[in-house]
Amino acid sequence: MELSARRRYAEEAGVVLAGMGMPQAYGKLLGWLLICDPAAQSGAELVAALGLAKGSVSAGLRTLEASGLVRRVAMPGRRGSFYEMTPDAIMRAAGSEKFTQFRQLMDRGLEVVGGDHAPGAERLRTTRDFYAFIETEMPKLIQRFNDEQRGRSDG
Amino acid sequence: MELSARRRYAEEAGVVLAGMGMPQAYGKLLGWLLICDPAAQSGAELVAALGLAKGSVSAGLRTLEASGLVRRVAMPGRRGSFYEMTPDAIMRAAGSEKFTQFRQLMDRGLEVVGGDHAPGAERLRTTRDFYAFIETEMPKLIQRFNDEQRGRSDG
DNA sequence: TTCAAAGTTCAGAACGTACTGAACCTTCTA
DNA sequence: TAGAAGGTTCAGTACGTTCTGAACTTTGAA
Repeated sequence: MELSARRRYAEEAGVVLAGMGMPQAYGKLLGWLLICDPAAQSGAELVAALGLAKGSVSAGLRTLEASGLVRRVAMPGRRGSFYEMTPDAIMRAAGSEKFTQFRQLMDRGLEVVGGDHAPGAERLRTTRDFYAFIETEMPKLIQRFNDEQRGRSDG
Repeated sequence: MELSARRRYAEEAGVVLAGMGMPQAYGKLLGWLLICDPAAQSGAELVAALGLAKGSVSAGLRTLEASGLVRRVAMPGRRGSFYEMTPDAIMRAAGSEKFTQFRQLMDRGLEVVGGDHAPGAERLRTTRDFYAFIETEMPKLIQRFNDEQRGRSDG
């Protein structure tokens, strides 16, 4: 079986994303949706393109949709839903959820040791401060990126 | 068996970190090293504190050391190595490796579709540009954090 | 209202990987 | 230089998770 370059790319994306803790099948879906033509694909098309079971595609799309990376779109005159990457998919992926989770873990740790000023709390405090910093700065960074993009296309 | 609050915290960190794709045992080690007293612990102490096998602790410390999150320190008058969190552990954890990996994946995708200006390349291009942006901005952000910290302790 | 296509659910198989524990090597002290 | 503590390696097990595939429900066109 000969795989097209695009299909091979989807496989590659699956491997990379799997290495980051995401199920490989979801990585393949994402990779394919990044590169496929047309941009919006039906479930059946995804099944055919990626050689995955219907169940896997269904579960994968649900998850990706829930996390805001993929959205459903309707195609007039055609049955069922179509799926495409959301325009802001990447920014969600870089989103600050993990930073928040870390910051909360550090806050919990500070409770355990007895507050910000307890002996030995420096490690936790610096870490907490850092993640809190990133947590607030990342959205600004994303804003700045959007502004620069807009400026580029307008000017 | 009654677990101390600190020990329970290490378990909690294990769960959280495992949820992000890191082996639970390594998360426990990190959690413990964030909160333990004294800050530097011997391998045997870690085995005892966390109820892990020697082999797991050895492998975990190697990995954490390799990624710069933990470092070995010598304790005068005591055998073997001791391990503690590096002061800049968190910044390494927030490091741009994943952003770089993503950016490279997008560059590969652009090759597949035929370059930045090929039809349908917008998705890949925007994504690539975004990660490239974060890739360069994150180090600056870390720098700014460090400056603010320094200013706080100096002033 | 009927029928086919689309989509969901779920049990089990298949797979990979973390963790253990025992054997082994290394290093340091006495 | 002997012996003990520290540290590493590795094969096997145990565990969890992904993925499949079949049965089922839902949707929408004619």
